[in-house]
Amino acid sequence: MKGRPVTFDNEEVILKAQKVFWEKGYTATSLADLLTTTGMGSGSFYNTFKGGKKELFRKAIQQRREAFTQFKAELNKSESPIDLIKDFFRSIAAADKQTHLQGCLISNTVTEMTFVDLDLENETIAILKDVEKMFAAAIEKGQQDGRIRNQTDPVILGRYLVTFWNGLNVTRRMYPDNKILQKQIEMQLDIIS
Amino acid sequence: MKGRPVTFDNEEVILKAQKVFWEKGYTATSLADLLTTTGMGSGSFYNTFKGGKKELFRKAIQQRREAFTQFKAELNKSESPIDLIKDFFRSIAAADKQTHLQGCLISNTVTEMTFVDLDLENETIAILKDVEKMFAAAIEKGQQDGRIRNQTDPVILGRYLVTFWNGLNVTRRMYPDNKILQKQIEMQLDIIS
DNA sequence: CTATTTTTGTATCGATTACTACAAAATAAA
DNA sequence: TTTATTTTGTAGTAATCGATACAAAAATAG
Repeated sequence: MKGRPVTFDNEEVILKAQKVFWEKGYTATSLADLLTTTGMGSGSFYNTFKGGKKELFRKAIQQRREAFTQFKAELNKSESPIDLIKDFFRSIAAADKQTHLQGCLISNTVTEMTFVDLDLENETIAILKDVEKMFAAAIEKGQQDGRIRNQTDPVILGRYLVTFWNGLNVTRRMYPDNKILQKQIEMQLDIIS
Repeated sequence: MKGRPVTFDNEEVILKAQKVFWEKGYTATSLADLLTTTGMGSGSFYNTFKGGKKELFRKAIQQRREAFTQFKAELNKSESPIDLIKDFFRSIAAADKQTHLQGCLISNTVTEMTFVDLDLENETIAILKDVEKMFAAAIEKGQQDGRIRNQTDPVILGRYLVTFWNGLNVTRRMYPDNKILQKQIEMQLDIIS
């Protein structure tokens, strides 16, 4: 192929952009922010992301979604997916302050984008519903093989876990304190047992 | 007192501004948005709110806080504050779609303002902690007079309710559906019984 | 009435917003 | 080496951002 070779690694750029979006949200992140953190000039930027800021944000969201897809693949291989999910929640109590304050990129975006951008709102809501489905499936399996005594409808318990997830990402900002979070997480996971 | 009389009712202006901020958040709300919805010219605007956009936002937050303070006063008069709190949660399942999508102004602001504005972040976190305290106090009372069997530390259960509250305000956007929300709310309130 | 004080509307400020135009740079193919 | 193709960096675009300057308007006080 002809032409000057690219100097920027696309995935790396998206990852750097993702971090800024994650911290400040879509609107509060300026193009200048993105250019400085990625190291790109606006020439390369718009050559790479023809859809501009919004396209890059979508790519960042999708990249984040892949992390979730990977986790889901692990669950499918697991004997006891609900335990992996519980471990995931428990691992939050081992994160650092920065991570606590960032919360969840997807939850943040749902909250930010209602009444602002319908596309992004729907896109992120769809991801959360996917997460919810995954939770519900793991719970149903746990109920069937006797690992979970609670026989409440797995759909309800799945929604309980997404609600917990979204709420926890605010609680983490109130208390970026691993001891407090640990107690809280244990108490709420006890429901699913 | 001398001078041209004011034509704008201050509390009314703040209420109108509050609605826009509630929908779109702080950053995405432009001064033009505020001027059109309040009907003010920028002259009156900066004459009334010398701190500009941020001062008005703070006033909107404080006005919202007063609604909470009023509720807290009712709780203090009540024989069974925990039942009032449960009623409050249950009443969410009777709200309209617009209300569901708006979520909670305070939770929204915590999420939006981390890494953007430390003042506003701290201010709104303080409010949530106040709400949490109120929950915990009501739970403790309920445990003492036998209305609540669950003897888990009221501090933990109070945090459980704020976490629920914050999570529910995302779930409402995923499912602005009163039947779904009702089931979810009942299930989560059952913990406190 | 006149003088004083405050609010209001308008016109506008510099700064920042997201985004483009375009030529120089850097490669591969002919 | 020449030509074609693509990326890169820089300069600059119009539009919008939040915020001001200021005079006309509208009241009260004397």
